[in-house]
Amino acid sequence: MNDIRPIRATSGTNHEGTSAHNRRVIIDALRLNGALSRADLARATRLTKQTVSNIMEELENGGLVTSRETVRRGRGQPSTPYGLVPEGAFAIGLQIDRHITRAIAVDLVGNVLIRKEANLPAGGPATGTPVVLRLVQDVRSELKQRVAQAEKRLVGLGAAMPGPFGIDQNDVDNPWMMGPWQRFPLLETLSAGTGLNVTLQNDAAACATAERMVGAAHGLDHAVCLYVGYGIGAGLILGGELYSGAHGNAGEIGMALLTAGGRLTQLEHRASLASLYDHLGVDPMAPDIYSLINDRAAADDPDILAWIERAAIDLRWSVQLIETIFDPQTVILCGGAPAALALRLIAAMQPLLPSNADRPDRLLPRLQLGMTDPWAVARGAAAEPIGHAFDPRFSAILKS
Amino acid sequence: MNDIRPIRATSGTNHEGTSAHNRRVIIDALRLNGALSRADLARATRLTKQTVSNIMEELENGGLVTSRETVRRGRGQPSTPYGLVPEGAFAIGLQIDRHITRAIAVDLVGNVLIRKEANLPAGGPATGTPVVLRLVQDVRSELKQRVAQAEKRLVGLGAAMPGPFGIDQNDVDNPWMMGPWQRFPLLETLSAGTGLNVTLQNDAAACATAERMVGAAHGLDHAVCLYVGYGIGAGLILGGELYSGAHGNAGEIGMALLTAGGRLTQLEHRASLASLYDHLGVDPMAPDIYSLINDRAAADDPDILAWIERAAIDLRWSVQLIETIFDPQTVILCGGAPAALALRLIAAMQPLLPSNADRPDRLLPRLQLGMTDPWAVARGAAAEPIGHAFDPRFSAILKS
DNA sequence: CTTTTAAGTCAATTGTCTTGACTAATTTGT
DNA sequence: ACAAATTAGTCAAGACAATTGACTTAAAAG
Repeated sequence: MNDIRPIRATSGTNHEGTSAHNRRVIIDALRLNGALSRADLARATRLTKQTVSNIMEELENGGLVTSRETVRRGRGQPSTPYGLVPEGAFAIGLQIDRHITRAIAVDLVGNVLIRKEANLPAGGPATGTPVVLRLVQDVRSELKQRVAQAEKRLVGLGAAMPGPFGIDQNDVDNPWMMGPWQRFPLLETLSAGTGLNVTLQNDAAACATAERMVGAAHGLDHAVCLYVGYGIGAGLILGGELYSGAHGNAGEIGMALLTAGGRLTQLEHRASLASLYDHLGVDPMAPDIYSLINDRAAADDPDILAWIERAAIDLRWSVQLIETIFDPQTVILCGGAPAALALRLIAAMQPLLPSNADRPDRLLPRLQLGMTDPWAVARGAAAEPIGHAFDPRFSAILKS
Repeated sequence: MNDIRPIRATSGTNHEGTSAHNRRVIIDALRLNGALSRADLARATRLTKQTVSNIMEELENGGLVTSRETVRRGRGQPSTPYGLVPEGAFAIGLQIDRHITRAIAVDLVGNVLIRKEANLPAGGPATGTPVVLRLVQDVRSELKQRVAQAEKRLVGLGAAMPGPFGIDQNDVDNPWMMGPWQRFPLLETLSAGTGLNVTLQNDAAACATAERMVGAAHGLDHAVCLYVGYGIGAGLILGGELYSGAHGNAGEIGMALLTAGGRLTQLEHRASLASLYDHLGVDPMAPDIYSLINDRAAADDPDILAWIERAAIDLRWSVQLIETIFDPQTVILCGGAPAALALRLIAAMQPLLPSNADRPDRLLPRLQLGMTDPWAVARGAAAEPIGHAFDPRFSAILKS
């Protein structure tokens, strides 16, 4: 008898894989470039005019694209651009944070149609899941009511929450963590409770997805989003795809150790909204905390400025680290930090530390401001199922 | 007139892309699993028996695989395994380091057939390239002489040298850098000088490629190789592929900053062979430096132990950082450090710092010893062209 | 008003994988 | 000993999706 070792191999592909890939490539090109003619698409994708024509006809019949007005571009027959139909697909995005949960509905091009939020009661998933499920259901009903076709074209539910996942933390009392939620089989629960395709990622990754779809990372293949929220994390866009690591915990930079005051500390303890709340002595549960911080930052409150000064030191270090390790095209500061605060943080971080990112051929700034929107995470979470349905990526080519 | 903006799009694919992908998938499966029967391959790749049979026939005619002895595995017709023919492809690997250059010839399964090295004269590329080209030519001639078919089946030349690339460094006197070489158009020069397909990567990346092909990262999709050589770097295997960043400088962890003795220093200045040579006051140019260090380490020389104690602190931090940021399946310590030294380093690094890698479901050790072979970088460099020719990856599917 | 250029279609062809029926070789069970 | 079951592998026809080359349409340039 021989050993029955498992055989490791990549999946092969076939006509369907080819076809699916080409369809995604076209949709992706339209999303990235706006409306394009068939001839443009043929050139850009290196497919033949005929192939593109066939695919476009199918997509048009399927209601995913429509023709726009013809444009004359010099000699030759005028071209007919085709653009994505926003109502071609919908997705629901869900953010679960420490004290609050938010759900939104978006369409194929990333428009936010519905936003709803609810406070999360203490007690973790046991008391929280009903709230979350009800919120999702509310968004879904309203979407159905608003757009007749929406339910049929709902491609999934994207959920985001702070990581890390799957780690045994004995942190019951650690306010920096969301242990009970992280240990809870959220994906399965949401999937069973809604019947939708559910994806789960951490909040920094979701934010990066949002930046890539409609923000500062649009069209970039190598970008890192430094997410400053209640915690701090990095959303990684590497080689054109979101990178999550072996267990979904890549980018948890908040747990990186730096020396401060002579001892090793987690970055998260120095540069995060949690540390700011702590510094200010305000209650993170306060309902209007976002605008409160924004106003105080806008008024250059000295307590806030002091925190910014200190946090900027560590964030400057983080940016240098990210540039050194990932070699991205740009670093984007984004997340749940209010705009006034984020702007001041970026200003205080200048000048950045020298790094490999100081290239003579730079096109983009080393550090940019991204979305500073409490809804950014939910938007990114919603983008995931749509991206998954339409992004051309390696895994999409393989045989099902 | 309309604007002529460039259109961004992924390339589409066609029948040839499909076919090329399936061929690569099969070769990759054989490389990963050893000899497999057609039926095994069909199951593993999810292709049909017929498709696999057709491809195998072609590969056999092309001299890339041969049948082995039939094996009986219980009921049914015995299966005929097919294995890769080592002589199916060859590649040359080239390492350019501070004081030395090494070239090797490898075959399809990674056997090293020829090794040659030469001292690099001072003076950078101007005096160095002739030496390098002659070395490559020597290896190539000997390979041709040794294996008749080799020249026809030579898939390329993989070169590796310390990074970073494309950075303007005013470091003429900085012994940690190889500025002149890094600014030199090495790829073009080698390509013109040999007529081969040339790839260039940094030494840590090459080492990671070697580990993936024939070492501790074999079969892993998420692994980081901590390369301790004259400098220190990280070779990143992310999502099954080597990750190089936007400009080929990803993983240059040696430039990460840490606080030591109250001020920020580059990791490279504390944990690298350069720092060891400095600590010991030995000349890095000494021809037998490798065995010298190995012997002193093996004899537990107190000076070396002192350096190990100090370097282990920073390396422990690096491993925690890598685990936090990349979430890999394992971290591999590899590179030009002699075995006796590497083993003691790993021992001194225990216990590792707590991190997200402390998972209840771990299968692999957090930190492993990889290749400690002065030839590892050249091996990895040589693996690149072969991998490029036969690895199934996204880019390989797209239309040429 | 003819020529050139470009967009886009039509119909036939090609390349590659799939399907279903088949042969071959072995073990298991009676 | 022999039939049934099981697995490896082949054959030939078919299906699918992209390609090819000739064609139509529509505009600008000379």
